Amino acid sequence: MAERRRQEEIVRLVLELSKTLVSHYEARLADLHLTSPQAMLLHHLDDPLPMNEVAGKLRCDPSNVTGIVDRLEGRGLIERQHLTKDRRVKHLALTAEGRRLRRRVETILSSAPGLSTLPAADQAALQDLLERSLASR
Amino acid sequence: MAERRRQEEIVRLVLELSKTLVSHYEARLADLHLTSPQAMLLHHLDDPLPMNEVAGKLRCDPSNVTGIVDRLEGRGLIERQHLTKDRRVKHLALTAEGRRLRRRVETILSSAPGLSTLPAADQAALQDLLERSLASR
DNA sequence: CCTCGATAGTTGAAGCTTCAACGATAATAC
DNA sequence: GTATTATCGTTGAAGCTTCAACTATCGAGG
Repeated sequence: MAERRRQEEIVRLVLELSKTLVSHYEARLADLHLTSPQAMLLHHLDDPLPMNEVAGKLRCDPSNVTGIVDRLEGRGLIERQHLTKDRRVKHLALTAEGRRLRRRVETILSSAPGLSTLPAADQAALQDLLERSLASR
Repeated sequence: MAERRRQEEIVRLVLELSKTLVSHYEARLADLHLTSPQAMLLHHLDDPLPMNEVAGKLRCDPSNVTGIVDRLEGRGLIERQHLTKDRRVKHLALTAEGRRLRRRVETILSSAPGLSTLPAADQAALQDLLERSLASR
């Protein structure tokens, strides 16, 4: 059936587009000496958050957050803090330096690549289709 | 401007959908003790190909192919061969065992996840929009 | 209290990814 | 023909990712 053929092609396109987008961001983030996972972590750190929840926002394994945080903390951009009674949970908070860098990260992350040549109506349609594809999962 | 807001959201959706799709495939590929990059390599190996070109199809650095090939070759699924005069280039070819496994890989890769609930017309629209997003770089 | 089960974060192993540097080979230039 | 340049695949370093196993802490039942 041709439907299956088309679905495979859509999958291929999504994976390729995703790779392209990440490459684009990484090129700009390299100026800040940040990788894209590090940037995404800073992005979600407007307010202090348990590492727990950061893993949720990043949609990755909690053990993964440990390493990313180690490197960012090593550069003095974030801090592990105990903000609650529960001594198991560690909150992540930006340092002054981290807040400064995060502002530049936000600028880069909001610089949508390529897509801008797509007419507004098409962008709306694309967003809708992507949302429904994700929802049906 | 609201356009930028929408573009950011589209980027987020593409990245998330991509993650979801890969997870789906990896769950099924685990039965074959294959990772998704290994499966993609087998997928492209219908006919013998220079490692060079495999890296191209996988859209990754050539140095990356070395490791993936090492593991697949270690399992006797593929072989490095010298098929041309040029002694620098190594071709990758499936073994009998590799051909057998590749057939099962193809089945898994063609099992499009989730998307099937999307009406045919929407799938066509999605494909078109993705192609144009990619074309505009 | 105290034990039992759940939860938060960490560690180590295996694999993927990119980059820079390298050795071997090939193609070009002189 | 030899020197320069380019190409192919590999290696090592750094970072990301997941999983399984672990420690520490918490919460509830006894």
